[in-house]
Amino acid sequence: MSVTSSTNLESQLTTTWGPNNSYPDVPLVMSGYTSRLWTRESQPQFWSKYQVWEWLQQVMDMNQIDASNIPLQNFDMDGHQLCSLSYQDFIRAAGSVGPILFHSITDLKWSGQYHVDLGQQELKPELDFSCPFPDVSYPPGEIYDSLTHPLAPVASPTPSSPDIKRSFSHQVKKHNPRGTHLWEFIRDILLNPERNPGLIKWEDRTEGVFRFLKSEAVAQLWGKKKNNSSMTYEKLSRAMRYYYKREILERVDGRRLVYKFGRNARGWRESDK
DNA sequence: GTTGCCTTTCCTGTTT
DNA sequence: AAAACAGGAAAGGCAA
Repeated sequence: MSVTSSTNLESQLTTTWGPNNSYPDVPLVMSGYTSRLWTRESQPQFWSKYQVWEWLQQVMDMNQIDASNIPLQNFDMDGHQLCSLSYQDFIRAAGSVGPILFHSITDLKWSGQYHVDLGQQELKPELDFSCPFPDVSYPPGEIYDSLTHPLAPVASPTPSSPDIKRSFSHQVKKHNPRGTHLWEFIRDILLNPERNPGLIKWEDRTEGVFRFLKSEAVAQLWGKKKNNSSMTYEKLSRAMRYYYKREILERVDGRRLVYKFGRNARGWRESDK
């Protein structure tokens, strides 16, 4: 496997995305929604702390629970530790959200195993989608690719049920129709400062104000995610401006490259309180 | 095949 | 002067 192209951006990213992203053989190759190829680590038992964190964000997001409702620090652990928690442990760690989390992780453990069998050989994108939690297992260096993916999509309040799991190859991926939305992509870069090589930074964390530091670099990453090599900040920003109307973003007047999350943007708030 | 959502692309004009 | 910002308009891609 090799890096398909070697733009400045890519070399920058592969080197600056953080010391713990040593996936030299996993360049930023991803084609649109088929980027969720990383099933080899689809089993939560093997998740890193970061992946655990990501899973948390998604479950909260999916269930429309404000992340500040639970002490995320209680989940400062890797997948192995997470999987060893009992139902009661989840209750202790997350209160009323505990059961939801427990349920989710139970499903994932289950389907992770299942998936391994499926995926012995080379996994094709189609197969990846069969993973109920496809994006969770991407390599750490690719946070911008998948932070927000579709957690197991559900219409019901409690997303992960054994039923869903069993028929995951069909249902589960349906929800987040087109994968991560732009604002989620932006949010997820912001939420991962350790892996965000100076692309975007918070201006006011509690108010949700942030600023693009490398607008074109972000645009390129977005384009990469969408398999669109001609993405530019100009075009990306047009999409951002459409968010004003939907109140996913609020205008910040007079400050270039500065945006603010609006009432309809979820999952960006600081979790601890 | 149609529809709706979410961009993407292009463009003209304005502001910083 | 260059880079951003503002939006309108239309097209594209995708899933339901």
